[in-house]
Amino acid sequence: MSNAGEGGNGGVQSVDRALTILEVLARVGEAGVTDIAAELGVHKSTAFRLVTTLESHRLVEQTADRGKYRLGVGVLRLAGATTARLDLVQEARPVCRQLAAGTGETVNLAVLSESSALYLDQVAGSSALQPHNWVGQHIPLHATSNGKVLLSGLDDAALDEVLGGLSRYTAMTITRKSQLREEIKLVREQGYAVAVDELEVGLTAVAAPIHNAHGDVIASMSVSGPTFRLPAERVEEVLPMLVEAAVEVSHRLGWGHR
Amino acid sequence: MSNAGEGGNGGVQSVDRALTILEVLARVGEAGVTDIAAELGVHKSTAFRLVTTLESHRLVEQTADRGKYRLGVGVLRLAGATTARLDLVQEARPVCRQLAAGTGETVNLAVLSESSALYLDQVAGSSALQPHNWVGQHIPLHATSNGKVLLSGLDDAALDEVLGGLSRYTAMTITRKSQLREEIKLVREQGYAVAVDELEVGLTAVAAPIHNAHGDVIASMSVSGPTFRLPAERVEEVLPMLVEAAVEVSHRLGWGHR
DNA sequence: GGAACAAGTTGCGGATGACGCAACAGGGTG
DNA sequence: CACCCTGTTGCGTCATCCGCAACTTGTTCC
Repeated sequence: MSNAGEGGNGGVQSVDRALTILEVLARVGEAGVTDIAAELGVHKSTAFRLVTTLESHRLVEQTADRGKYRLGVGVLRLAGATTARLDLVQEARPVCRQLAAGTGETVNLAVLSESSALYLDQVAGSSALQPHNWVGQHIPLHATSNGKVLLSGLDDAALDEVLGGLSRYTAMTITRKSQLREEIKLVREQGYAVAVDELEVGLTAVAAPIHNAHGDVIASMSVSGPTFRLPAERVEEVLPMLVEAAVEVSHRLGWGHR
Repeated sequence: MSNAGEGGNGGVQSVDRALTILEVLARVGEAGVTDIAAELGVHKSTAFRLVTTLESHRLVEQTADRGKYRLGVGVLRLAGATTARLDLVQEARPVCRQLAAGTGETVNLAVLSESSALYLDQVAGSSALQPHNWVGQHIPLHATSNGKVLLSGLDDAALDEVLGGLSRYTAMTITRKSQLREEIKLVREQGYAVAVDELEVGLTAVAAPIHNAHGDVIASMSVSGPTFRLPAERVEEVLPMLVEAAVEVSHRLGWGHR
């Protein structure tokens, strides 16, 4: 036993610790051996050896000799291989690109991951206003169009499990569970979701579901931009293009082929 | 004995093995426990436990219950955190974007990694012809403009170490070491590199170095496109824009601020 | 239909390999 | 110069991980 106890880790202790180091670095950006050791609750030397092993695979690198550690390029190599293999990203990319060109706005692709939305890919619109790159970021589910679409793919039991406290971000954020359930029901019926100023004032986004061969909602595709460029009438124009694009990707993934 | 021997691994055996699994999966895309065990030269159960630990951190996922394993979304999460922290990508992105808009061709950002060029970022040009996404890929150093620029930042000793056999890709590929040294010398003098049909017939690229605060060449920025769109006279037009962009990024990274 | 096979998964005991300790090596700062 | 803070390394012990072998489950082939 011994290691079987603590919250949700796997089998091999040292590997688990090493991977936790990666997560810590992802969270804090940079950390020294001592900080890491404290975070893991192990001895400095232990942390050092783990970090060294990670370093030999280029997953972390030290900023200077005897310096702190941060995530390394090896992570990017792996990520390149991951997206190359994830048929979702593979199939969706050309469609996203075309949609971005057609609308002039930014297109994002997101999946459900650990009670939040994980952005897998992003294609910038033609506009000069370049938004933050969200790829790899966790985003709240209840305050984004992508999040609402992803939630709409869950059944009620799963919904309960995923929804914790609904944080307020703006005056428009939906914070009552009952209201959110209504909204999700609406999303299911319409086949798309809209979020205006709910995560950030001045940010508007619309999203539509992507289905796999079994019909499950496996991802969400969104078009987003500043609210002044996406007023209600513009949203009306964008929606059909978005929904069509999402359907196209779903088809490529085998949806509707019986 | 045992672990100290084999090529270039770090200290902690089980972690080293686990990370090797990630690399194997990056290479082959999908693999079962048995395949992985064979690749590492360990017992099935060992491989299984390592994979399970990786899975608990979402770095790998199984395609189906009792199915094969592949890289998971956790890798993308880490990658998101990595690029967010790598000030190179951060600083270079807007410049790349502007350069892509100005030239209409694809802009890439590459660094040296383990005897090859690693592409960190890519901004597509306006043209419909969308090239392959190279992000996260390894590219030979001697047959690309980016590679030549990166080589130009090394001293002779490091050059010797990095250069193995010079594979031929096309009739234009430089395969003699002496010729490559001449070329690299030229790149140093000119401050940029050109590669026409050297990696692939019909592919032209030009690249310029990005320096850090110490003046080292830490990355390379390139403009590339089909040779028919980038004949010699067009390359002449593009070059100043490229060099200026590379200098701009270098400045942002502290180069030339004393 | 069931037998043989091959995949992933799990319990167990033994020895190997990872851990904590403590000492070392540099760099700042007072 | 002494102190304190880093990251780094040798060593002995004991916990941990590994290999074995048995189990489970799904597929193939009579």
